[in-house]
Amino acid sequence: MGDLSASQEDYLEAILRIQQEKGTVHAKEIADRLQVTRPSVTGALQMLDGEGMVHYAPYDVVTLSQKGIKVAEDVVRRHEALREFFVRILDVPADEATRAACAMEHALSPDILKRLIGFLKQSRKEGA
Amino acid sequence: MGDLSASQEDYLEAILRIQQEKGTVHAKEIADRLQVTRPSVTGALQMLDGEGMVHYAPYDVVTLSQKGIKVAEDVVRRHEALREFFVRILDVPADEATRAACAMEHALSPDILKRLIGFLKQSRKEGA
DNA sequence: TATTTAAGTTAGTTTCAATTAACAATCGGG
DNA sequence: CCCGATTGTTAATTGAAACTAACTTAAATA
Repeated sequence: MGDLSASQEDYLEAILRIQQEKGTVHAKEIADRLQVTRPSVTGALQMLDGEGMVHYAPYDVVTLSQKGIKVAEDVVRRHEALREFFVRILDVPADEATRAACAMEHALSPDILKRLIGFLKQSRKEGA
Repeated sequence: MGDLSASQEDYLEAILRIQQEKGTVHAKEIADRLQVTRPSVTGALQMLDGEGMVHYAPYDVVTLSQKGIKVAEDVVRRHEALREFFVRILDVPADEATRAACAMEHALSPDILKRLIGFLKQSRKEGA
């Protein structure tokens, strides 16, 4: 019941984004986004269901639990903060910033996230 | 022959730092730093020797190869850049900054590192 | 020097997260 | 409604990286 792995976070984040973009979430779409095979998705969903993060039933559509939504939204927050830092402060091209944020988001601690968000807010005012 | 894993990078970084601090590198010291068991270190050293990253012989002292030094120094550069960002820009306490840098250093791409270093240099002048 | 302690290694196991191959269910067009 | 294509699942394997238990080598000291 400790922290989730980077892989698990990736699944939850993907599910949330698909949910938002398409309304319903199918395993195939998850597999495409994360560039894994369909069996990998099945396995991940079964495990995440066991952890109470998603509602999974064979052949059915996937939904996030309340717990899962919390975690997924937190991952997205980390992702967006990093991405904004890369684009606005470091002047990284958009698509590369997204990739970099994906790579680093799992390692960003709550405290550093908080401070990074503060820094970004400040720098927005300064128009730097 | 692709990129190294986070774990492999950790070993190389630890070896470099021990080298610098103590002169010679013993497996026990690596185990203590990385908080892994001695057998884990033996396994890692054998693998890194196979990759041409370290010079390993049973019961002998460990040294980095030229390749290994390159990689280890690169990891350290990433670590230090992140650490400086956390401490100076985000005002994170020193020890927490070190921990956070350890967690994120493996995911920092060459381009982002380059830009981060540029940003830090700039901000040093500005005395921000 | 003999013996005990510390360090290093080997062998076997575990966990995680992916894979492939093969099978099952669902769905959409004829 | 049926059939083929797509999607989903199961089972078995792989590989990385850790672990424990047991053994070996080396170092230290009495």
